[in-house]
Amino acid sequence: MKNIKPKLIKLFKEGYCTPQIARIARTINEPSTTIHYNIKKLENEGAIRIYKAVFDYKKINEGFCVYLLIALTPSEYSTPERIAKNLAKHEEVESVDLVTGDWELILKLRAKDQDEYYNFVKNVVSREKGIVTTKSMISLKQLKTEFVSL
Amino acid sequence: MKNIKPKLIKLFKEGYCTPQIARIARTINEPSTTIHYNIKKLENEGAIRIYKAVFDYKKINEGFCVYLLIALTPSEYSTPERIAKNLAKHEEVESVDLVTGDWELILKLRAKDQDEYYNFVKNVVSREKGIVTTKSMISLKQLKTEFVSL
DNA sequence: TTATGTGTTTGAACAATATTCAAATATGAA
DNA sequence: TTCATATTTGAATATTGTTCAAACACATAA
Repeated sequence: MKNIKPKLIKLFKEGYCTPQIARIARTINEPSTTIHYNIKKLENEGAIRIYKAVFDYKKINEGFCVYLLIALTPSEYSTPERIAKNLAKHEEVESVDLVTGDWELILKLRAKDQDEYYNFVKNVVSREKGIVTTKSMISLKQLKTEFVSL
Repeated sequence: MKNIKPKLIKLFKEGYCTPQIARIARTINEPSTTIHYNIKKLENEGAIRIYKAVFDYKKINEGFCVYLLIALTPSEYSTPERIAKNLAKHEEVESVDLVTGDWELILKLRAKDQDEYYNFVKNVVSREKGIVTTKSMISLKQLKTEFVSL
C-alpha cells in the first residue's frame, strides 16, 4: 500500500487541476479552440489563479471548522499584515482577511477536531506577539463553502 | 465578439475542471494508472466534491468582500437551516455557516463594490424573516482565500 | 468612407493525456 | 495457509489539449 491519498489531498488543495476545455465547449456550444483561447487569456491576465479541488472536509479529517476573530494591540495597527502573513502560512488556515469593525483579523481554520484546533491556537496564535484578544466562532454546520453547496 | 469570459467564470466557480493525472504522477513519481485509481476512489467516496478555479476576485469584478454576521430571533433557533439555505442560494455568497457565540450565522460575500453589496443586503438579507441583527465586517485586505495565498 | 493595426475566432494537424482492461501483487480475515 | 477483496501496474485505446495559420471582427485615424 502506497498511501497516495494524503499526497493527493495536499496537491489538490493548491492546484494540480486543469480546465475541461472539451466539456465547456460542448456545454456552451462553441469550438474548443475558442474556449482554449479565452481561458489562456484569463490565465495570462491573472484573473484565474489556480485550479483546485473542493473537498467534503469531514471525509478528509478536517471536519472541525472555526472562524477566529483577532484583535491587535494598538502598536500593531500600522503593520497588521506582518501577523496576518505569519498566520496565513499554516496549512490549517483556509483564509485570512484584514477587516473593519471590532476586530482586526478574521481567519477561517480547518482541523481534525477540537484538540487539533486547540493545539493550533496554543502553538501558533498565542505565540504571535501583538494579539490582544481572540474569539472563536465554531461552525456547527457548513451549508456552503468556496461557492460550493454541501 | 462572443463574450465568452462571463460564461467561463460562471462555469469555473462550481466545476468544469479536472485533475492533472500525468503531472501528479510525475511529481510524486508513481505510475499514472495508480494515480488515476486513487483519485477515482476519492471521488467515489465523496471526499472530493468538485474541481474548480480560484480567481483573483478583483480582476473579475468581485473585489468587495464582506463577512456578514447574523443573529436570529429566538423563534428561529430551532430552524436556522431554513434561512441559511435561502441565503446560500445566491451567487454572491461564498460560504454559509451556522456558528456558536453571539451570532447564529456567518456568511462570506463577494460583490463588485459597496453599492452592489448594499443591494444584496437590502434585497436579500433584510427581506428574510427571522433575522434580528446583522453586522458587516468589510475585508480591507485578503491575504489568503480558499487555501490560496494572494 | 477606406486603410491599418490589434484582438478574436476557427478548423486541421499534432501532441499529450485520460481511461480501459487484464494481469500481477498486496492486504486482511477466517 | 487459504480465500476474498483491494491496490498496483503496463499496454492499448480513446479522448482531450495545444499549436498554427488563416479568416474574421473591431476600433481608430486618415
